[in-house]
Amino acid sequence: MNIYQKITEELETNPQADVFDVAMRLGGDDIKAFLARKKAEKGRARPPYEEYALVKVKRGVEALGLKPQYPPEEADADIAVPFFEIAKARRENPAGAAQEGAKKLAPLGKSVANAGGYVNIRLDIVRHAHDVLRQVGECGDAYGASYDGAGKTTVIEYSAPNIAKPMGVGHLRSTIIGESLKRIYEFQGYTVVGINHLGDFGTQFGKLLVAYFAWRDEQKFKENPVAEMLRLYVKFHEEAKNDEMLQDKGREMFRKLEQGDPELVKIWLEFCVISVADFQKIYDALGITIDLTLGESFYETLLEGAATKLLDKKIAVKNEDGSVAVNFPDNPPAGGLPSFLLKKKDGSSLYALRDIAAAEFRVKEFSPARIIYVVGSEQTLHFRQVFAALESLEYDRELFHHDAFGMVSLPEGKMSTREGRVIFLEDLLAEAEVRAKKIIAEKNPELSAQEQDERAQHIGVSAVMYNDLSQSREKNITFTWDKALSLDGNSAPYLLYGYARAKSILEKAGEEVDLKNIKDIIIETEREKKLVRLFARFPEVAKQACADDAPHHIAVYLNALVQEFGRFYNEDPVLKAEGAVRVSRLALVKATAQVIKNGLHLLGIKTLERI
RNA sequence: GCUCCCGUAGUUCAAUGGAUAGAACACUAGCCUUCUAAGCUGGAUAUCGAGGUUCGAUUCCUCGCGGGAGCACCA
Repeated sequence: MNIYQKITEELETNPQADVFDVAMRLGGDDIKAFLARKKAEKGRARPPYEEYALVKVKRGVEALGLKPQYPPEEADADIAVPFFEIAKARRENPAGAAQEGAKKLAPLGKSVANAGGYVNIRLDIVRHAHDVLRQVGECGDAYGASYDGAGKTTVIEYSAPNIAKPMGVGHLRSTIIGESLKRIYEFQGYTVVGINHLGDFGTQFGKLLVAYFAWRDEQKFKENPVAEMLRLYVKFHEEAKNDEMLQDKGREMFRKLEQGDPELVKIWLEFCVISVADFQKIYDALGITIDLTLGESFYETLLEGAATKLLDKKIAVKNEDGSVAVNFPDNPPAGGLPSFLLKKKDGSSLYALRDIAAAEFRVKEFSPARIIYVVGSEQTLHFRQVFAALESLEYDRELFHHDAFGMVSLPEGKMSTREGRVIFLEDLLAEAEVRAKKIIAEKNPELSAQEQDERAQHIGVSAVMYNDLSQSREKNITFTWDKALSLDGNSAPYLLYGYARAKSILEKAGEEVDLKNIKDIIIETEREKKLVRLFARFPEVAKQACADDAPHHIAVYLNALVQEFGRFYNEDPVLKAEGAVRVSRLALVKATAQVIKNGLHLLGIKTLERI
């Protein structure tokens, strides 16, 4: 049962209660239950980051006051150390400095060669393979994870679709980037609170209510409420073009809703119940589990206090017309920011005030080390203003991060629900499934129709998610079907295929390899060596993805890993090999599967045993 | 007008200030009696322009040019 249903139920048994008090109490119960659940969760066994094989070597380099980096493939080495800066300071040539540095670095690797101003450290590949495979075996699903964030909490606000509108592909970005970030932070040991900041409040609901009373079709509303709400939303904005009074009516309607008018509250809650159930279908399809659904309306009871505090501290001022604004000084840090409104002249709230109250609430409730807002880049100014206001309230500015992402537009222009120029997520996922199914029917005709459908659904959804997560956040995306639904090349199916291929080999091997305990490892070929090096880098990639809030680091890494694995299984036969070579190769296959699984998990994508 | 983001092969994307700027798509020539051909191998093409900082710039700074977004009672 979602929170709006619970509120509705409570109001039915107790009509005198204030809806926002009820919401705060029930939401608070959800938070308590969530925190209790978190506390009871057992942490998976994972090594401290410092104990990963490759990290140890890097730390050894750093201990000498040097900066390790990765060498290019041609160098055939594990760690590179540049000596240009040192050479400059000492006024010697880089090659000479490197020559000298190589002596100091020698104990770290089996061989230390230098190339110009670099020293390349090459580890004993067999020992290295032993270490890495053992760690993959010991840690399993936690390989690559760390305890770096232990004891720290990160709040991530994401998804945040708007009630009464179908979810569009714009919200898809927030949803899957947010979900991935949540997993990436958890992987580093953080306690993560994922919040769905539903767009369930504000003037738009006044407008929708006006449209609802004026033009609703009771029959259609019963049959397909989501479609009918959308029609009313569009209708309102069409009518408003010719009727200026309509906007004012909408504002007035919202003012009454915010004051808790029981009749309006009842209808509004119905909208929320319907929409949330609709969103849930998409979350289920995407495999997304947001911890808490706390919409904008949840913070209503806190707005007066927040506004009063801002006024008392002279951060905000009340204008002559009754509206309340925050003005920034000309000098830094907030210097030059345009002022913004907290309240309209009729006294009703605006979203900036709700965001400020929400931030204060989250700080108080979760004591986070960081609050991340996964919201489109068009709201950058809004967040700069909100964060600046919070800083004036003496919150640490470093607490707040807006992880902006680029807009999704269509070839014919910006998406607009009002103009009917929009791709709905439901349609996107349906089309993805159709396209995946077509390929499955070709490749796996032996599967039953049901199995084909299940796989198509999973592959389609994964492809859509991966397409988004594999590029950096900030760039705008022009939506085209072919691009969004790419099923080959650098795509989810490619990675899923690699995983399934690995599992298939393991299954046919007929023997279990224990990664923790392989006596005799043989690493001879180029591909084998590269796989070991790739496994070793995964923990750092995961850490970097967290440091940069950048899921695409994981995607880029996985693509490279699966490419290398593809070369490997084409060139180096596993099952036909014998003795120690066979065991070693099986171990590499097993480790590959594990690392792909762990990486895909961070992207929110589940592996398939077969594809 | 002001502010922010983005400009990399024909296209879509990568590249903690480091070594010959990497992938994928498309195009093209090969590889299935050998572990799943949604695969593998080979082949051409790119840093918007001008300065600056640096041993070294796709990356940092300045100025242009081009594209996108935002700038008070929507969110």
